[in-house]
Amino acid sequence: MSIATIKGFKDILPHETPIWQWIEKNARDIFRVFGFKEIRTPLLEWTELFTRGIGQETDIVSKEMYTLADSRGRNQTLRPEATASVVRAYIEHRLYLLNPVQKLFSIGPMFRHERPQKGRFRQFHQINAELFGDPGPRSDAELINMAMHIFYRVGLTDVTLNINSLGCTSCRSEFKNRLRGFLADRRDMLCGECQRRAELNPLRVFDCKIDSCRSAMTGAPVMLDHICDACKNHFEAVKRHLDDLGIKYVVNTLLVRGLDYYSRTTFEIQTDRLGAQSAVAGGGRYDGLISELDGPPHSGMGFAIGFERLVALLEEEARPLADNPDLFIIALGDEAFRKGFIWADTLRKEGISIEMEYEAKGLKAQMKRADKLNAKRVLIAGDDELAKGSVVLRNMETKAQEEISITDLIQNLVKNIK
RNA sequence: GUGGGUGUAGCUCAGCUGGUAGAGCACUGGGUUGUGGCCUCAGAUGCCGCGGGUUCGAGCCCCGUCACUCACCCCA
Repeated sequence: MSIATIKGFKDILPHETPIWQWIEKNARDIFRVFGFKEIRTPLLEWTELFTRGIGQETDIVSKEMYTLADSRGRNQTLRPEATASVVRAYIEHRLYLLNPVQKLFSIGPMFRHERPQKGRFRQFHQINAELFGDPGPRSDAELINMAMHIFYRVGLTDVTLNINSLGCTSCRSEFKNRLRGFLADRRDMLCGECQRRAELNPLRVFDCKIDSCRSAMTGAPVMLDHICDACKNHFEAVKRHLDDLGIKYVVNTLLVRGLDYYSRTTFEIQTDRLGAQSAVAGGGRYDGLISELDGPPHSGMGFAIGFERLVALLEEEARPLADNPDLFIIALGDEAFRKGFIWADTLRKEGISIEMEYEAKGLKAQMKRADKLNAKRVLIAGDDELAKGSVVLRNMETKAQEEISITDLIQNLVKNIK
């Protein structure tokens, strides 16, 4: 084999695209009923958008971005996530002047230079939603609800919604200090990585799976117990609204999430069927992000669904999505072949899907092909029939055959098939 | 970046203690002259990941290398 795909990049093959289209159609349907409009942003952005938006210290920015220099040496980056780009567009085009509340969705590829493994690729796709301009807990609940709608719509019910609150910038920094104090006493119990985290971003220590770190964390202060009253009230209201909507959730105080911009509500939709990857979707509120990127002081909230992960979960359930031709035209003889080729074209213009051989073959071979392609009907046109001015239409399922005159063949077929 | 596993026909894999490659599925063509699925017969298909070494001889042993994959980290 000579040239193959780049590591972590995947072809989505013809037998896979139907489920991708099906998922996308369902997601669009949900977005429509929730009033979310599509936005499509470029795949390439100035690197600074992500370093400022996502945060210099995050894994994404510090080691996973595909960055290249333009001809003048300025850095541009293939987007590792969608939110920063959508926020940029909201600010750049002053969408908030039209209506401060903007509900946007976007579907497309993201790029992160990580080591690939099950459910994780260097180019992967996300279904993304952002809700700008509303700070209240009702929008949190609605956005989470909408994500769950998409899962339910495609038939996935064995996923778990985890929610947490990270507090606002002020109560979070207060909590971080408290946590640093706690960790300082146990420094020697922590792994090297966590010792570094303890200073830079102590919240991450909660994520560590190493036993010694976990036991070091027993008795650690819990974020939720230390957020300010405003944040606490907000979180309680979010939960209440979710309850009203009948959405089941687990409060997971360890749910931290790796992007710096989150504030207050964060959530993750998890599964245990994806190897080491537990998240199929994740998101949260990011009230400081828009102003951080030089926009108005509006709040925001968003989520991303991992397209490949969703596909993988649905494929385990073997969902057949047949895409079979309406009619297979079998031609026997030169004249019949010539006519059949023209009929095929005419019928396709009527929106009927037609399959036909490109080269003359025996009846049996063509029947086999028609069967293999799962054609619903077969039109048998031999020079014999043509001489009589008729052709045979066979229903492959019932095996019923009828003769049709070729004078009004097309209208007959259109009526018969549509 | 670090570890484990695997690389043989389009796919899933077998290949005994080294003797120059096999199965099932898929594919192509037959089994009545113009009727599919089942059955049956026949056929095509491989630089056995790549490079080097040991050997009379390597898919099998040794060294290296690459790729894929899973996991760590983190996330969708």
